[in-house]
Amino acid sequence: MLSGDIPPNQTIYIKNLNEKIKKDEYNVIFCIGFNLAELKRSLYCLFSQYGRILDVVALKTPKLRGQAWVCFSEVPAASNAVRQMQNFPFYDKPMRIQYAKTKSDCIAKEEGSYVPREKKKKQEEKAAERKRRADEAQQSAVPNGTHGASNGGPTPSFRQGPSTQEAVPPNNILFIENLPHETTGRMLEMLFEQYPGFKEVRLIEAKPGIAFVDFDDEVQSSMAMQALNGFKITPQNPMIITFAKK
DNA sequence: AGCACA
Repeated sequence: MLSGDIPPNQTIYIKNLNEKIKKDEYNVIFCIGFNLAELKRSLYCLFSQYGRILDVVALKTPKLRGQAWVCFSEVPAASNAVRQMQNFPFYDKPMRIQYAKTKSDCIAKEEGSYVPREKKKKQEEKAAERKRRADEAQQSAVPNGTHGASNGGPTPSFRQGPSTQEAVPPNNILFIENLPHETTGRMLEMLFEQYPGFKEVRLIEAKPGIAFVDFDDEVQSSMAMQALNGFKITPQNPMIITFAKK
């Protein structure tokens, strides 16, 4: 499977994130590289379509930059995110997504099993782990190359049991909900046309409160989604933006 | 490539 042999986890581990973004290449909302908070916000927006997010962790230390953890309240949400967003071009670099190797503190806290760690202990654990792995590697000379012949391609879509929500893969078309019924096409145009790749807004006459917005491609649509998700046309109407179903 | 929780 794509995530190697790491067992499912509520938290996904993302690497290959773009570490250097020139600020003026993107809308101000998307400035990362210098602003960790913005990176976290973008990841939060991008992944919240898969489920409730408890925390997003990203650090800028030399060892940890370019990586992030997104903690979901449910494992199936994480599974969908790992599958659907695998290699998604985020700031021009394909995200590499796996399950996190360990339980996030925020999850442990929710479960009540959180114990504050000591720095020393952590180092020891790491050393021990490394040694264990080295031993394993020596003992089990892997039989032959063809093990799990999966790379890149879409995984055979096994449905994830009682997943609370459908996983919607990226799409150049956005689906907008929770609009005030007074919303006009022009209003939505003014909001969305500021983002590159914008094509058109389609209001559904028969169903007030929803709309579709077309972009040239899914990268551009996702940028607009990140920026405008939750945007309030009225205080009671935070826009809910998801990728349209194909 | 790199698995943390300031």
